[in-house]
Amino acid sequence: MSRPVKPIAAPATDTSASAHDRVYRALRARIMYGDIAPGEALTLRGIGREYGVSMTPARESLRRLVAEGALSLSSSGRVATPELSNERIEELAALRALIEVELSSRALPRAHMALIDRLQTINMTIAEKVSKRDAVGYIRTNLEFHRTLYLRAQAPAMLAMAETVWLQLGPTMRALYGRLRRTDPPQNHRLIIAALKAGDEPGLRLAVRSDVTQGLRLLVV
Amino acid sequence: MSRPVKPIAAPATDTSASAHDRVYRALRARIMYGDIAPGEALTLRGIGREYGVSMTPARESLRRLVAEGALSLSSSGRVATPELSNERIEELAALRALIEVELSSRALPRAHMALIDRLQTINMTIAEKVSKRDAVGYIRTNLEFHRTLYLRAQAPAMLAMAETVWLQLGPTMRALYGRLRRTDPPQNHRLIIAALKAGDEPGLRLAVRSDVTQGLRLLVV
DNA sequence: GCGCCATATTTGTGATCACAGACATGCATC
DNA sequence: GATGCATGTCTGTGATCACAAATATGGCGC
Repeated sequence: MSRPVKPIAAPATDTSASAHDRVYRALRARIMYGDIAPGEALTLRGIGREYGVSMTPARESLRRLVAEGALSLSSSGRVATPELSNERIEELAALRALIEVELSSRALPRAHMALIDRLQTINMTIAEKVSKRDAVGYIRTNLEFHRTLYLRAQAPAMLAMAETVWLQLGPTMRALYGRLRRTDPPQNHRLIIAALKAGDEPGLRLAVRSDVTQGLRLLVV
Repeated sequence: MSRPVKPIAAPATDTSASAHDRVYRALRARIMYGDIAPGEALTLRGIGREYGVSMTPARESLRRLVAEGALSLSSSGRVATPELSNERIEELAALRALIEVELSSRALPRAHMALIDRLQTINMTIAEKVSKRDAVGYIRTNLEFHRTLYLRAQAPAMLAMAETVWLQLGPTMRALYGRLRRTDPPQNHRLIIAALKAGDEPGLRLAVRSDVTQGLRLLVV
């Protein structure tokens, strides 16, 4: 089959229009949520075999991920998930702080009670993942918390930028949360919710900045 | 020829290792410097013919540019340079302000006299381009001014992020500087240089923010 | 003259192939 | 037994082809 029928209203999590997009989305999720260890190598034919496509869509999805910084292109074409230096981690953490503080600030005036409820629900799921020591689930749910909040900012370009940073940090975050001993509940998330309820913008900015920065600080040796 | 010999030390502006990279770089420069009007369509076979390559490298370079937000992928695969909405322009301008203020702040402690001299030289070139009403030259030299400053920040991830934003704004900036009546010298650039000389961080942050924001503000109707 | 439908051309998608480097394995030699 | 080299397999790159959808074109009927 060369081109599958285009779904009118894609289920947004299921089959997509094109093969390379399906492969891209699958790999992107695996990388962002830390399912792939830093330094792991990927081959075109391997990806193709794994997802039942030929080399062409595999190549396109890998190249797209390289363009977004999710994968690093070693000398002579080999691609692998990058092993970030401490300086780069610090940079990416600073970018997260800059962009996400702005996003939360823009979301604040639009944050209704329904949003806060949803954030609290997600928070409970996070606590559950933490207690189960499910690293991938933790990362995914944690990012879902942030994405849910930032979606209210109505700033798609900024959100895309933030997600690109998440993507670059994905393989490294896995290593971080493996190193994280204590099974602490998301304290900063509760500060974020409290600031949202109170309409306290400076408090919100501070809480988001702390939440984004503190985790990554552990990683810098 | 299927793979050209790999240059030991590439001249950084000339032939690159792979064909798709050469095409990518050429298109990227054209887009970033406003050489392509918003809404202009690009075809795979057209790009291939123009650069003397087959469809495969053309497709990869286009897809990479789409991944970076430089091109928009219309319904059913057609790619064209995007026509940005006012909201999106405002977002991208805010991103420029956030990231570039941070970059300049990080560059400040490392800014020696040689750097300031180079910035002043670039500034004279900018004035020349302005007087010649050379829009593409103006945009390129203006971005060179910013890049030269930010390179001193030693923050490659942040700089890459900033360049991605420039890329997205490229086709629109062309429209902006076409609309710009007055042939003014770069006033904010002189404020930036003065702040650098004085080691005045708050002044530098303010000057960069103004320089980045004011131009784009013209564009929002 | 104007609108509509059938056809022709263009365009993106994905598969396959040939080729050249890169890497690993193993053999022969000292 | 260790080292150096040759061979063999793997991997990315780029070209070409077949196919289907979308767009453009032209002719027909009213």
